[in-house]
Amino acid sequence: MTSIDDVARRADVSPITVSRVVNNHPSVRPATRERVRQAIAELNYIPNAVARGLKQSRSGLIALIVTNLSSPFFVEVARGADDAVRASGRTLIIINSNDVPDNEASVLQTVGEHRVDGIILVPTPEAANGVAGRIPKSIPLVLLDWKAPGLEADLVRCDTWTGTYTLCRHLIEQGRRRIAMIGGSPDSPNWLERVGGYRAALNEAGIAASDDDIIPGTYRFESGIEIAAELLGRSIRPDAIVTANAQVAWGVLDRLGEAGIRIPEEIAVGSVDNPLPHSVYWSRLPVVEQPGYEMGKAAVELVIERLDCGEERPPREIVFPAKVIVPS
Amino acid sequence: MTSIDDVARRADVSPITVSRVVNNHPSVRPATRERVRQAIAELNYIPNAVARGLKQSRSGLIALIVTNLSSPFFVEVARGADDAVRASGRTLIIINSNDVPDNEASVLQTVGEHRVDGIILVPTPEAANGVAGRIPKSIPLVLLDWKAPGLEADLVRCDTWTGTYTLCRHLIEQGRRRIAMIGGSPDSPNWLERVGGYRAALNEAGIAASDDDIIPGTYRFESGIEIAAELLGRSIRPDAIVTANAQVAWGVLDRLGEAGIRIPEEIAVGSVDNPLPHSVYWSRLPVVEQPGYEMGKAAVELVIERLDCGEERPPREIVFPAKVIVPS
DNA sequence: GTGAAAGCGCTAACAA
DNA sequence: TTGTTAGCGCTTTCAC
Repeated sequence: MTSIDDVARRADVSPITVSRVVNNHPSVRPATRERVRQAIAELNYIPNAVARGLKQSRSGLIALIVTNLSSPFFVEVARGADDAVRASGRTLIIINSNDVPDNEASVLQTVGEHRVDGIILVPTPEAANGVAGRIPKSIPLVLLDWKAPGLEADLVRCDTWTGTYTLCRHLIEQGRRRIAMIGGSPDSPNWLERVGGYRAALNEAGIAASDDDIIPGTYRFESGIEIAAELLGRSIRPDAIVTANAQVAWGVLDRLGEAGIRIPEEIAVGSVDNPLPHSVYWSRLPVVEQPGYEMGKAAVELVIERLDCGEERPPREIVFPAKVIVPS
Repeated sequence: MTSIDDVARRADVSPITVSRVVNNHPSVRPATRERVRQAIAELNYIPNAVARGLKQSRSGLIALIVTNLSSPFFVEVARGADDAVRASGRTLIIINSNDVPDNEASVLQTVGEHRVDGIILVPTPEAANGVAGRIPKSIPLVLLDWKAPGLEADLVRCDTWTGTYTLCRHLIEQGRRRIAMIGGSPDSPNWLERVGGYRAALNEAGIAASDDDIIPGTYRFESGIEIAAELLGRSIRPDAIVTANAQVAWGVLDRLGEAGIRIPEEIAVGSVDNPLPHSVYWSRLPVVEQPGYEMGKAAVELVIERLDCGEERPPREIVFPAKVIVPS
């Protein structure tokens, strides 16, 4: 590998001058600069960011660790984060923990060891243990989506309580009475929040929310399939199903489709997260849409703020409102 | 930041002994090992992978650069690559070029400077210029999806010619006669390949493929919307639309839904790439599915092969067959 | 505007 | 089993 010294020799300058040229330092005489440029081109020199990073304790990399790349919500988050990171002249690297706590732990360890400039983490349910201690305290950490207990860090999340409440009200106004709420990880704050909105809407309408109609799951496609199958097997079927996220909605839609159920005539389906891209027109699904793009962007801004402003500041929490979209 | 020397002092050993403990080198007496472990825990020492990388010229990172995170195909690729990379003890970092050649160039520059251990690249249409030269020749590069002209590297792709051909035959057997083929980037090899399969199926059935019915685009959602609108505005509408990828299918479905077109009764829609997750039951869409997971995995295996076997080997091309799925 | 010296934190090679 | 020396490639500091 050709190094800065090779270039220096070739251009007949000192290594530091090459460094200045590479980093666009102004104080280099144009003629010298040109000579160095020439040498760089001739030798096909590619600066070594590892060495630079070691010296400067900066990598220019910000890591986004998500639990599930198949989630359209996290994809939107990634897009927002990517744009914001790029605007700051850094590079966003996305890593998938695939919702496996062990993966999460090892990924955190890795990005910590690599001294990335910042970390945005969508925590797994078991995140708390092993997060602190795996990354240097000097690296800004921003949590996204929900606050893992015991993790003191900035947080960006969305108020899905209100969203779910509004969605359920809509369904009730449409005449639905037996509404099932399904699919989130039991005891996870997000699931409880969404169930909370659901309960409030039902209570307000004088509908008794039966615990049988609140069925937790794993937030995954398969969970939607299984729970839908269970619901279809009941003697009294629900007339509406609200899913905790998009993947569960996919599973439900799949299972209902297979059973020949007409949506929404026989059973209406609503979802937190928009399971379909950009538009719901043809789907006839009311959805609670989280502003993923903006959330990703906000998370990056929090990271950069800590980077710039010397890290002393109490943790901040940014809560975005959800947007409820109903088919026209 | 606490360093290896701090730990060494604390455990009263030399830095190299700490290094051995950290790297699970066997030749450390258990008692010493324990003492070092203790010191590491007490000081909350996190090894510096930047320094290690500088010394060893290995980062343990493999980069996957995709053009579009919203594409379900690339998400599958990422999942396959991730599993394979993790199995090798390394970490996959995913970076989005967002189909912007400038981004692609700067991302390649960045991962090249950071000396990642391998690069899997989904090239943008304009990839050729600026790829070579931005990354050290010592870093294994594997192209995925299509072969950017002028880039000598291993390649993993899928035969969508046959897939599209079979899909179109299916539509013709269903009685479709005016089939539009839409949405791929003009002149891109993948688009031409898919158009080729389309033409072959029509020719074989004695249907004259009109150039008017072959409408290129941008592979994006908006493209699907625009082209669908154009097709709907014609005095003679097609009775089937085949899209070049999932995002275009989304756009088409959206536009047709908005216009109240019944699918497939009035217009059938088929797609290269499965626009829906895991299942097409409820969608009634025939699709050409590329084995993204396996392709991602294969790409990683090519990278690792080059890493292990000392890089001298002519470029290899792995072509996967597509799977055609028609609604039952 | 340019350079010399030193050191970022780690580990390979060799020595004990 | 453990330690010493040296150096990976770069940039900071200070001097000229």
